[in-house]
Amino acid sequence: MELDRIFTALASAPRRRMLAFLSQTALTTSDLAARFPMSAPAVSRHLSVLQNAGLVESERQGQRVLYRLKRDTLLNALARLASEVDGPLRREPPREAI
Amino acid sequence: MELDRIFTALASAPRRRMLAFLSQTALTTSDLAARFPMSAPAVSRHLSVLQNAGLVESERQGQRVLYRLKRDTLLNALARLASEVDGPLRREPPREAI
DNA sequence: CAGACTATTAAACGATTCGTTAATCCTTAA
DNA sequence: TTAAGGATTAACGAATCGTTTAATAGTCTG
Repeated sequence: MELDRIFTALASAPRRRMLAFLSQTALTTSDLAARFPMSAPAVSRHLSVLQNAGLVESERQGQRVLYRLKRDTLLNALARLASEVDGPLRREPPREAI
Repeated sequence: MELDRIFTALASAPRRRMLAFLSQTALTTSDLAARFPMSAPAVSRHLSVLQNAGLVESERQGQRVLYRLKRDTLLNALARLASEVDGPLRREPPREAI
C-alpha cells in the first residue's frame, strides 16, 4: 500500500471522476474514453496510473479491457490518512473502516 | 471546498507529513522547517499550498507565523471522495462524518 | 492469413512543480 | 531609525506531468 502513489493518482480530477464512474460498474477503456474529452491514449495512461496505485484492476475480455474499482485500496488509504491527522482524542478507540 | 486543490495538496509526501505534525500541535514555519530536509522557503511554499487548499490556517504571532491544522476540511474531503466511490449498497443510509 | 477493432506504448511538446539562493517584507527591540 | 530575526516572494534550473499524434500490440472474424 504505497500511499504516495495513491494520493498522486488521486490528485487529478479526471482520475477521480473515472473512479466515480467505475464505482457504479466496471467499464472498458473505450467506455471511459467516450465519457471524457480526451484521446483514448490519454485515458489509457490515466487508467495505468490508477492501476499502478492499486486503485483499479483490469481484466482482458476479448479485444476489450475491463477496468474495475478496487474499493478497499481507496477506502483504506483515505482511512489511513484520516487516522494520521485525527486528533489525539479521536485516536483512542479503534474503529471500523469508513 | 475545492476538492481539486485539496487533493493536489495531498499529493505530496512532505505536505502530508506536515499535516501529521500539525495534527499534534500548531507549529511555526521555522518549527516545521527544522523537521524537514529542505529550506525554509520551500517549507513556506508547501504551507501556502496547504493553506490555499484550506487544510491549514495561519496566525501571525509577532515575528512568527503559527500554522494550525483545519481538520474539518481534510476529513470532509476524504469523506466526500469516499462517498463518491462508495458502492450503491453503502450509499443508502446517510452517515456521520468519518 | 488479412483486416478490422481495441488498447497500449512511443515520441514530442508545452505547462507545471519542486528545489535552490537571493531579495524583500514584517515585526520587534535597541 | 537602524538592525536583526522570521517569513515570504522572486527568479531560475531540473524534473515531472499531461496531452497529442503516430506507431505497435493483442484479439476476433472472414
